[in-house]
Amino acid sequence: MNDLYLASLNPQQREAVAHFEGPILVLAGAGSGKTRVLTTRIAHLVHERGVPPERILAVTFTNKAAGEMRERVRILLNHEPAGIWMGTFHAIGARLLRRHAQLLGWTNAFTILDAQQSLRLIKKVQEVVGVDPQKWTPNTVRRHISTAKNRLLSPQRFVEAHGDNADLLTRTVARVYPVYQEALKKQNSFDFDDLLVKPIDLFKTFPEVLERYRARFSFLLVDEYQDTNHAQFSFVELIARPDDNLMVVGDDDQSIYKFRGADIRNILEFEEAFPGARTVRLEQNYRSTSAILDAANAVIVENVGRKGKTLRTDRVGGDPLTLIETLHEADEARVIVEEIRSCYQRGGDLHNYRDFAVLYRTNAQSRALEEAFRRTNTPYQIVGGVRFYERREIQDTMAYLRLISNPRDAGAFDRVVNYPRRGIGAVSLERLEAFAAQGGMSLLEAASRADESADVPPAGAHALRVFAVLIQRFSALAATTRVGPLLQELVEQLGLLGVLRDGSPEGEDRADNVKELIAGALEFDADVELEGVEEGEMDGFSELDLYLQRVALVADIDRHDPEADAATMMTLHNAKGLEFPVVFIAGLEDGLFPMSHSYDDPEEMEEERRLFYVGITRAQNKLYLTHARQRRRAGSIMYGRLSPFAGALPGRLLEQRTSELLKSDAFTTPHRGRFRERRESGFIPDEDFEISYDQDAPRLVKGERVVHATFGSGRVEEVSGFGPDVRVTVEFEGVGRKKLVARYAGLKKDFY
DNA sequence: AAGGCATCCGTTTTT
DNA sequence: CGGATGCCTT
Repeated sequence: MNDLYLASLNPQQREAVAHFEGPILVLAGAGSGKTRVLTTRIAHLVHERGVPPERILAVTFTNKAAGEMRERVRILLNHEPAGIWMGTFHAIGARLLRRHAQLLGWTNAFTILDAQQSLRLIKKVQEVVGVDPQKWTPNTVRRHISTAKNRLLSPQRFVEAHGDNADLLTRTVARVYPVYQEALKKQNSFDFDDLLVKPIDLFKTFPEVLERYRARFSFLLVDEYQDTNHAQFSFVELIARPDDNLMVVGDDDQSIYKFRGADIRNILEFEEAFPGARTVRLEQNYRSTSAILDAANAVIVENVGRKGKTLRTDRVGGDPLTLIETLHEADEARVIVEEIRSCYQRGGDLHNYRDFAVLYRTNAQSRALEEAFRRTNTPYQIVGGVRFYERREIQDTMAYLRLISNPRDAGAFDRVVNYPRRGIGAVSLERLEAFAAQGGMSLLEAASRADESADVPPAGAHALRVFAVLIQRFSALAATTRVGPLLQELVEQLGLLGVLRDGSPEGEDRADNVKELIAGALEFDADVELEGVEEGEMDGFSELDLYLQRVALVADIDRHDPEADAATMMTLHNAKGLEFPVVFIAGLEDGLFPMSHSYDDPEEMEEERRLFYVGITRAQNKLYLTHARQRRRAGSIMYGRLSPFAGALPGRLLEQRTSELLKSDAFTTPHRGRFRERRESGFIPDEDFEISYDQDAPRLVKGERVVHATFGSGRVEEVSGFGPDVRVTVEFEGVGRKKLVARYAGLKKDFY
């Protein structure tokens, strides 16, 4: 290992890298080289301190980050760091469960259910326990169960604590949760949250297992610590004690996953949880110009609950930020694509489409953008949205593999027993289920013996038997065949491609997706062949299981190809950890970003602001912000004013522009804005320049004077609901009190 | 049993 | 607007 590596670090980075034993918190600002610190410290531990790689456990936020980290450590050390465990919490949890699931009553061929699959199961359980899915949407119930799991509340304890809760929803969840968990076990399945919760159960129930891993993992490193939840905290704590050789790296200003249980207190109170912890701040930014960083600092300083940190850069100056007003989402998309194309054609440093990213708050915004890219033949890739593995045809095909691997997977059975059509209908299935329950068999076993049941109709019984034999034959084949050829053979025998090709272009797309799935499986085989499998990664389960696990745990962002010469579109959440020379943040409208919900809760508003901060700090050289006057959302047109977040940006850093469409004759007088001030393009040097809001739009607060087209002038008495459902009660002069849906009421500000 | 049509619903964000 | 669900028909 090259000894110069320490000299190339700044003093704070060096301090973190050289840290040996005991707890340490690295507060790493955006672009401050934290990945470098993590990888260099691992190499340092191995090379300088003589720590065997297998004594190190490193937790990353994505699988991709784990892969990159492994590669960089390999380069630093000049050899493969064999035996080191690197991965997401979920991947590491799955790996532990593959080894020890038997102790908990599962087998190591367990299935991992994604959110959709667990939703289906919850729906089924609700029907069984008599909880009306109309009244209590399975999604709500699932969210509450997930929250409970992330707080390590077992079904038993949940029932004890909440079985007689005053809140009806909580009581309802208490009825579903235990049955759901039973059903998971019966099907030899875990949901996502179980991958965190069950290893903790394992450690608590079997202290000797915990001791084994404590002894093995002498050094822990956790990245993106600001986004860990309570279960993850407990997991880390269990393994780290009593030596506390724990390095956590994170940035409280980039905590954006509260909705998924992340608890920012984990990072804010690290020193209390691990007394004697050293704290290192990385505030030197190596990514962005000072124009971009000054904007980011100006935004984040408005938050109160933070450790406090100010990023510095040597890249003084840089292009101002460009704020562009557009008419609607199609106009916004066109402006963005044109800007990218003209930068690209101008050449210079920006030769590649991969230098551009468009970030947005919600996936729905990708649609208009995608159209604009398509129309102009501009290369693009979208991260997220409709996930590849969640597409119907992919789920159907995967369900076969799941059933082949785990014959007890009832969800997979239901999904494919009559796909493609085999003439097995609702009646046959209902009777089959009774037959299985009565004999204590899995559905697949019952299907193979369906002719023994007096109730299952003969035609159905025959078809069920044929189906069961098919699965059994493939189960046998799986023992000797790699995943790729197995899948190929399966698709071939079922004639799936033919079934999907119904003559429509969409059918062709679906067939292509299945072909892509096969290609991915073949690639998986090649990877396994080439790299081998990590020591211990396989013990006792099959390559098919490993494949299914990898697929279950891939995140959208793992599929992002940074090499492809295409502009990237994704949500701000997915952009965390990435950087691009040029970044667009689209949809900077009040109600969309920040989301209107967040007005109810100051903490949520701070989280939205952190999300904006994350977006700004992705940009290296140039940042564009765009907003649209009107936008179609959920079918209806919403009128949005500029996001208040833009108001925090210092005017000296801003250049304002208007789209060509807005400048054209039809819009020289803004359609709603008698009093609207319009600024033409040009750099505005005024330090305290304020962004012009649409002054006709009333602020819907109690006491506000408003005008209605029919009812005339009035005064706001009450505001309720949020988002598109905001309702407002107005006392109109001479007309009386009216309750109106704000979206349709067309209320204007009353200036008199 | 299977396909077609009406209705409802929803939008944050995701491992 | 588009997807998902459920009822209705054949």
